[in-house]
Amino acid sequence: MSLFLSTSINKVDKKGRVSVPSTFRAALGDDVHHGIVIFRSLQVDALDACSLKHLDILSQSLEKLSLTPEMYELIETTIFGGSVQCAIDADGRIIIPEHFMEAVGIDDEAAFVGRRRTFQIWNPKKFKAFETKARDAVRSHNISLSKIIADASALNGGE
Amino acid sequence: MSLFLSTSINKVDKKGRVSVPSTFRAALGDDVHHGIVIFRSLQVDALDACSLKHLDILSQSLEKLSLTPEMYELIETTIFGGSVQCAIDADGRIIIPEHFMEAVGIDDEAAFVGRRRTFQIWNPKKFKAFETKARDAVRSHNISLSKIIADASALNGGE
DNA sequence: TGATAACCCATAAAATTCCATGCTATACCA
DNA sequence: TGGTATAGCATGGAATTTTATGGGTTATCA
Repeated sequence: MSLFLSTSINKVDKKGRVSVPSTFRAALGDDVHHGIVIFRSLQVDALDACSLKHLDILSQSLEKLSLTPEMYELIETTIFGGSVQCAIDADGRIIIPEHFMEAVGIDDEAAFVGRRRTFQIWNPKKFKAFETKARDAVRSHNISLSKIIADASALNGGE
Repeated sequence: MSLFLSTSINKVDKKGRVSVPSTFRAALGDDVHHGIVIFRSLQVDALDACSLKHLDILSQSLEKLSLTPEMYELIETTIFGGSVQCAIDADGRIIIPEHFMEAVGIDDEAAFVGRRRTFQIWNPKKFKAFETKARDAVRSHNISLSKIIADASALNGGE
């Protein structure tokens, strides 16, 4: 079971190269050879990324939603039209296209944030601010993790 | 199934290594090979930990809760972005990332506290204080374990 | 031909593996 | 029963490997 977990901050060198965290590369498995797909997040000021295979799964599940043709068109253009496939070199690095870097304000450092099947790439400072806010919001909604876990256990017959 | 029970305090060496109590490793069963997942508790000043499999169950149950997309987004970031997968080495040890140690104030000793399907990792002194306070709170509410057990039995038709 | 991307190599830091030691609880035996 | 071997565990340190990151060199393609 390989998921993208945890957050790590890596440097972007003069040539625009960044190391993809080794744990993420491991999670990709054989898919590393096909590189990763990057597109702008629709929700937050960051980039979304996943394996090529996962993008395929995403598009399939999109088809199952009953979206209006206009909405579908919109998503197609935004996500698939705006996505780029990035090769991962022998040293585990990618080059994020210039316009993406600018769009989300990444310069000399990039934060890789795991989100299970996908991950995000942030400007570390922006992410930190977002994380702090997110943490407070989750806490203030009194969503207790242990409660969720208890529910999870119940769903699985208490096993 | 095997649960995480009881508390034990182990030393953190110079390299940041700590032994996971053998009883906890036993409770993990085959899941030891995937290591454990650690994240900051949303409630207390400690770390939460569970098996990778349990995190998967957790994420499934998250999907089933009727959360707003925004809240879902926040939780995903907080939990999955804020968690790390820690490998358990051949000697039964893990390395807790530096920033986690700092965040909850663990230095040379760590208390492993069983919480059935998950466990927590505390600074031993902080845990002791917390435990004392919790105990007092429970007592002041006049809650007794035997009463809880009696109530539970009644719910199950005296079985 | 000039910029960009792909490839190759070097290095320091960090993580992982391997081995040694002392301690404790348990099993075994006279 | 008392003493001794044994196995498992926590812990320390050394050796080895992996990773991130920098730099140079060669293809590639407008």
